[in-house]
Amino acid sequence: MPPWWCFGLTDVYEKISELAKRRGFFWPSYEIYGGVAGFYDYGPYGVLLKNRIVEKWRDFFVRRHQDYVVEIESPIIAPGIVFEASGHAEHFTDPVVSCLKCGRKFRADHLVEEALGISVEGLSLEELGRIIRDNNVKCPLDGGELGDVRVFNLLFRTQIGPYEGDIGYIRPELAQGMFVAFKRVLESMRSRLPIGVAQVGRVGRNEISPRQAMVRLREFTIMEMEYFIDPEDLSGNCPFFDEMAGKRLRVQSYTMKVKGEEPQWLTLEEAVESKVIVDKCLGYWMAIGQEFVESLGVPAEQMFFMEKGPHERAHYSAQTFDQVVKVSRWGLIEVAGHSYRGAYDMSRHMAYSKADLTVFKPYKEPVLVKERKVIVDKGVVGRLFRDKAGEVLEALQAASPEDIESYLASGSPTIKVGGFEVPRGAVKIVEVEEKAWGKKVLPNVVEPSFGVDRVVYVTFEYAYREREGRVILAFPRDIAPVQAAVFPLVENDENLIAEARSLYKTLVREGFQVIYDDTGSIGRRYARADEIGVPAAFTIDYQTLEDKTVTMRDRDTWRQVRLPANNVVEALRKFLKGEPLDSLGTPFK
RNA sequence: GCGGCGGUCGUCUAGCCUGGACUAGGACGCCGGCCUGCCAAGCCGGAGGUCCCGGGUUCAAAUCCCGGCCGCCGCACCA
Repeated sequence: MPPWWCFGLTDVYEKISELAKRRGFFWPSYEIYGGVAGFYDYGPYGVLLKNRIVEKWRDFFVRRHQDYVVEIESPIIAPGIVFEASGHAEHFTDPVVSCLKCGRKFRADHLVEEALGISVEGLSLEELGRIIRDNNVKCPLDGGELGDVRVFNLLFRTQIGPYEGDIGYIRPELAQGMFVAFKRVLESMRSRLPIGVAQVGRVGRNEISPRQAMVRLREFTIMEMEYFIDPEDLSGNCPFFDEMAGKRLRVQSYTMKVKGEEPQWLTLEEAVESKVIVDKCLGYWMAIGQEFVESLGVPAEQMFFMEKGPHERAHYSAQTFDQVVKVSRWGLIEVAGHSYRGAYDMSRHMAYSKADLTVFKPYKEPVLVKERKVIVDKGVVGRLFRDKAGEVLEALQAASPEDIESYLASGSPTIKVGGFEVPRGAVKIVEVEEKAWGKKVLPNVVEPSFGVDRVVYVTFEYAYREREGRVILAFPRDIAPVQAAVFPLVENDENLIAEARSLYKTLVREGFQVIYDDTGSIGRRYARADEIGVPAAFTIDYQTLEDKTVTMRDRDTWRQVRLPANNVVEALRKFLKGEPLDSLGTPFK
């Protein structure tokens, strides 16, 4: 007979959502008001799990690379200009029309351009709508009537302060926070490249129709790093590359995808050498990304890196890989995006903010640079042009030394520049020799970006086990939301209870997350603990009262050892780091 | 946003087609008590339900009709 919780549940996904709700991991938000699609709550154990996963990500991406990678935190709301600079405002306001017959949505501008062969750049929604009506543009698939042209915007919009003109947006990604703060971070970290700037935080995307539970949300958490590198020193940018060079990755390039080929196993080194991955750093962080997800209990064979094609990539990206994991319900889901963003964002923010976001790169030896300079006799220009003198000087500075030199060479009495005629005697060209100590470069950016909620979901699904009609969440020990359970063998013996409470308190004081439970039979309590994935259970029995030893049970094997109560703290610490149960005590039963 | 299917204690469900005896039943879980010397044992007692929401039809609606919300699947969308 199947266990009770199997009745009516058709697949793993349903069992998982039922378990997640029942035991307090996660569930849809605002349930008592009927729910709102695209929002999820984390419950007590869900928060613990999520926090441990985030902490592990920090360990892999930040702590282990602390001489190069730092973490910051920036606001969720940004003024409009930030997303104008980033290109998001533009890309998020596509004009869209729906077919009234089949309901399919189309980019209104693309449709008109295709159907009528005219450019519609810069036209308003009303104008686009009129063109569609006047020219009788129909649905390209079934010829159906088209509705009104509407703006389609995935940015959550709000206003900052009381004035309607001050538009703010909820960030749809974390990256802009790092770009905008780059100058400060760089300065506080001694102005050297490479530097990684990481962040964990909430973002919002106003999805059209979110579905797939926690896999597609309107508000979610991202763990992301922008790794800023010197565009001219590609080999020196990844000082830790060699440590991972032999790491085997499963990669499917876009050409392979188009041909329908399976992803192939490559070492990191091979992938970079063969240019399947265009950049060393991009590849390095992909390898770290794979190790990270493996450490959450997802086998390497169940994931791969899928390159996105030119038209599938975001507007900022030169190469992007989706790190995808196989799940029961939806096939492959993207847990991370690994993008080579080049200097796109940095140059945009430089243009919009007028701030200098370049990094000064010192040479090993100063270099002698010969340069031709335009020298202007400002006294002559000033007397001649009076109040226009400023404009004239500006125009002369803007002109290239070569242009001016050609005027001088032509023998012309004046130099025409910016609508002015400057006498040749006021200008001369000199060649100067200067020592250059370095140069300014605009950093390129490599970005590994993880969706926390998807990672949590994947971790949860891969931890799900059934054994003898019972459910076990076999989380890797170091991310288990609750680390240990303490039980008295029976629930009606005060001596056992006192001993158990005392051990429980010791573990809590030592910083562990522990549950104490003295209701029901011991078997029922083990089962309850297994169901929330507690890796170790300590039981106080009658022998404890005689010799101060306790039993320690392993969630995954259900085997037990006996060890002195004094050693429990140390044993638990070792166990959570991965030491086998047998090394921690003597076999029991 | 379009189409299909669905929504009943914490969870999984029975009931819906064929409206009335449904004061919405069960199982598991939960709480209290008894029992229990290691894997969801047993006994006794208890709490727990806006039958997704709103409107309509009817003497009478969990049940029929309409609209909405939410979920799943397919299409579209996912910079």
